[in-house]
Amino acid sequence: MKIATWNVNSVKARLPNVLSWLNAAAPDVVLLQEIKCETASFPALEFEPLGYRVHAVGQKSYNGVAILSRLPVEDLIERLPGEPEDVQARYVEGTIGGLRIASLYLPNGNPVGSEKYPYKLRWMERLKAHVGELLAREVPFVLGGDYNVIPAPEDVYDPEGWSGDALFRRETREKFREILNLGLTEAFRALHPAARHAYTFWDYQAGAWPRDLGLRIDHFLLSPQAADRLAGCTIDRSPRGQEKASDHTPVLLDLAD
DNA sequence: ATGGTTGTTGGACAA
Repeated sequence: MKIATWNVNSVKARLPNVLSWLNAAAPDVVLLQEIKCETASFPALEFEPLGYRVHAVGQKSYNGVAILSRLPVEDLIERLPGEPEDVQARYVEGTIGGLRIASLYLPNGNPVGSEKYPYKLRWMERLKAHVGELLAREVPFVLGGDYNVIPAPEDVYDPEGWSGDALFRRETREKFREILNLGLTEAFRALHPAARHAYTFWDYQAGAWPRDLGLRIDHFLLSPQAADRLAGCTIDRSPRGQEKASDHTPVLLDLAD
């Protein structure tokens, strides 16, 4: 089973790029983030000819996630549990072929001095609690998305320059590690321990892409049973170099059947 | 130090 995750930075602005990539890469499941549209205005008709059913959770202007799947999706949840008053569209999870699969868009958290950073940490704590429940139920699961977390210095072009940023500061990395240490596998790093410049995001500004000044912030976290099936995890840089590119590029996960 | 870009949306705000 091939699962892709991609922060597309507006599904409508990115439609030609996304459709052409899906035609070539042909993943079974696609996890999208930052669709930047309301649920009802997701261009589902554009994806159905490619064989995908669409399960979007959107809101006006910002955020928004979706799962596209060639197999039926069951038992959808459309919010991360733990903070009912949080209405931001950042999480969708369903069962596909016996696997729980989530598309998540973890809060950016900048600027650190604002209320956005504690919101990010609370969101990570909620994710940790939810992972604990999934593990207790012994359901195999894959959590893919834009984590807005740089896990380690080798995942950023300038670690010192980013040391105070919400994506890289110690509290953020510690919380991410706490989640991993519940027993999850971060697929890309597990398969490619020595990889460098394996970025998934390059800012639009200051020539970050041509200078390869990137970050690795889009990840797949796997439960133990899903990790047993881990057959591949790759970053496809080619979409980032195209016209009208998203600032993120897709990551592809391959699970043995 | 500042500015550099893109998307939504029609002025900021988010990233």
